[in-house]
Amino acid sequence: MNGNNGKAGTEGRTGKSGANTAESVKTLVIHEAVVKKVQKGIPREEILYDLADFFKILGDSTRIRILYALNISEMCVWDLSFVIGISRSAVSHQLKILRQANIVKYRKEGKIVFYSLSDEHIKSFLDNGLEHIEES
Amino acid sequence: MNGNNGKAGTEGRTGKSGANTAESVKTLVIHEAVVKKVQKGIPREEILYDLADFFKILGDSTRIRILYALNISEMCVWDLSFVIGISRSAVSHQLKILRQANIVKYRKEGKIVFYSLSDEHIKSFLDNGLEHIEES
DNA sequence: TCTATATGTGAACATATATTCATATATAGA
DNA sequence: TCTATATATGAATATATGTTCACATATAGA
Repeated sequence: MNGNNGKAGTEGRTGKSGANTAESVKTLVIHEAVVKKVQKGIPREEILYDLADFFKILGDSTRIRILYALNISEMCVWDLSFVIGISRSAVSHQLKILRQANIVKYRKEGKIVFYSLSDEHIKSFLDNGLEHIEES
Repeated sequence: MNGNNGKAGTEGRTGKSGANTAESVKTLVIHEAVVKKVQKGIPREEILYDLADFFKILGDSTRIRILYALNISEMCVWDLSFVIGISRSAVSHQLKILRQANIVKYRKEGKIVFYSLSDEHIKSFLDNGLEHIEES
């Protein structure tokens, strides 16, 4: 779940370069003003990777189904497996990923482990995503 | 970008089954009340797959960087390539995916194609995600 | 029409990853 | 301690997918 971090080198630019007045900028292939503005305003690399990793975890239908199930009620692995229709082993593997990302938490009651969403922030985020999809 | 939709069969359940009174439910491995509540409240399968697909598209660092760049200003392919530090070809491939998902739109001005986020909804969603990550 | 430039895309390759299978661990009760 | 049950996990496999490379397409201007 960390396949995002392969930095890539820049391609050589064949466009004109050199000193540019505010006027001439508009004629360049690279629009310097825009580029500078974006470079200044875009979130830090680390943040962007964290964002991608977070979304990537949500970008799997098994995990999504687990999360929207847990958004309704805490559940044990067995119940999750039953509701989602996938093996308990597969559920367990995905829960591990969700655990490591601090998206779900769990409590033990004897042999049974109950999973739930880790906080209200995740809940509202899931609700937000659902709204977004339902509106399109 | 549609690798989510492999339905999986349910695993055989070895737990006890059959009629259960409200009392006996609590003693089963499968907690029927919870299962029924979740089955009733969980979003439809189609919605869940759409959600997973949407998040999966956001779950790539190249596409995330493109989107958070476009969240600041519309940009042409060349500029995007320069800002993000990845080949124009790779940018173009990713833009195609974002286009097909209606996450970005574009306008042509001569040879140059300017891309931008498709609507305010996407913008607010990206802002939301950023907040979420920055708070953790 | 011919050239230069900006972008788009198919195929190949390398990597990432979700599931299955077998097995391990943990807990409760006899 | 021994058994049954619930969950966890390592390895293997099949599939998915991001980038590169080569080339195609589109537009402007000579």
